[in-house]
Amino acid sequence: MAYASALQCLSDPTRRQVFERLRAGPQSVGALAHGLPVSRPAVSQHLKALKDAGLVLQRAEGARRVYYIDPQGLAELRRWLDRFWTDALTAFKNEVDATHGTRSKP
Amino acid sequence: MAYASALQCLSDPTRRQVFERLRAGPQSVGALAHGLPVSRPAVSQHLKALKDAGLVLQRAEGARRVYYIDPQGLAELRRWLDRFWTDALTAFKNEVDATHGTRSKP
DNA sequence: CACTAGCGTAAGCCATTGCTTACGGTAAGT
DNA sequence: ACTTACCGTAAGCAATGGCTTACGCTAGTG
Repeated sequence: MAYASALQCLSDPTRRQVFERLRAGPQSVGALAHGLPVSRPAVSQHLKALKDAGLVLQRAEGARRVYYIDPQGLAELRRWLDRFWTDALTAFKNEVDATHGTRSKP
Repeated sequence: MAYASALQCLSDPTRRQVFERLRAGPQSVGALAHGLPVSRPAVSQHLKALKDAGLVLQRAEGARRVYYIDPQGLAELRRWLDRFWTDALTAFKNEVDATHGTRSKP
C-alpha cells in the first residue's frame, strides 16, 4: 500500500506545487526552488519525501540533481483511485436500487 | 481546485479508513466508529472534514446520520489525476526522445 | 413528561511537520 | 589549489492537526 505515502505527500500544498512543476519535465533543485515561496533546502526536503514515496526519480547531472516524475508512482495511485471509484459506484447503484425499487431491510 | 482539500482529507490514515468503510455502502456514525480505534467524536470530526471536502454526503434517518460517498468528489479527484497522468507521460516521452534521438538543446 | 439513544461542537493537550538557518561535501571553473 | 556553484542534512522553532473528555441538542420510547 504505497498509495498511502503518495497521498500524504500530495496533501501538502507546497510539495504538490513542486510535483506539479515537474509535470512539464525534469528540473534541477535550484530551478525548482526559483519561483517557489520557500527556501531551497525546503524544496530539497520535499523532493526527498516525493522520492521516498515513489513519485519522483533523480539523476545526477554534474553537480546538479535533476528530478523527474516517476510514472509508476502515479500509476499505483491511479489504480487505487480507479478501484475505489468502481466500488463506490456499484455501492451507490445498489443503494439506489434498494431504496428506490424494493425494501431495503426485509 | 477542490482536489486540494480532497487530497488533504485522504492523507490522514484514520480518515481514509473511515472513507474506505463507506465504500461498501452508507453507514451511520456509530456504526463507523464501532470497529475503529478512535472515539466517536473523532469519527464525527473526520466525517465533517470529508463532507466539507465534497467526498461524502449525509442524510438524516431519524436520530442517526447516515453518511455515504459522494461520487462527484471522487470524480474530480480522478479527473485531476488523469490529467496529471497524461501530462507526465507525454513529458516523459518527450524527454526520452530528446535525450535518445536528437539534441535536447538546439 | 422523563429518559435514553445518537450526534455535533468546544476546549485542551500532545505529536507531527514544514520552514529556516547553518554546516559539510562534491563538481566545475580559473 | 582556490573559489564558486549546487545540493543534502541537522538542529531548532512555530504552526498545524488529530484525539480525548465534556457538554448540549434533537429524535424516539416508556
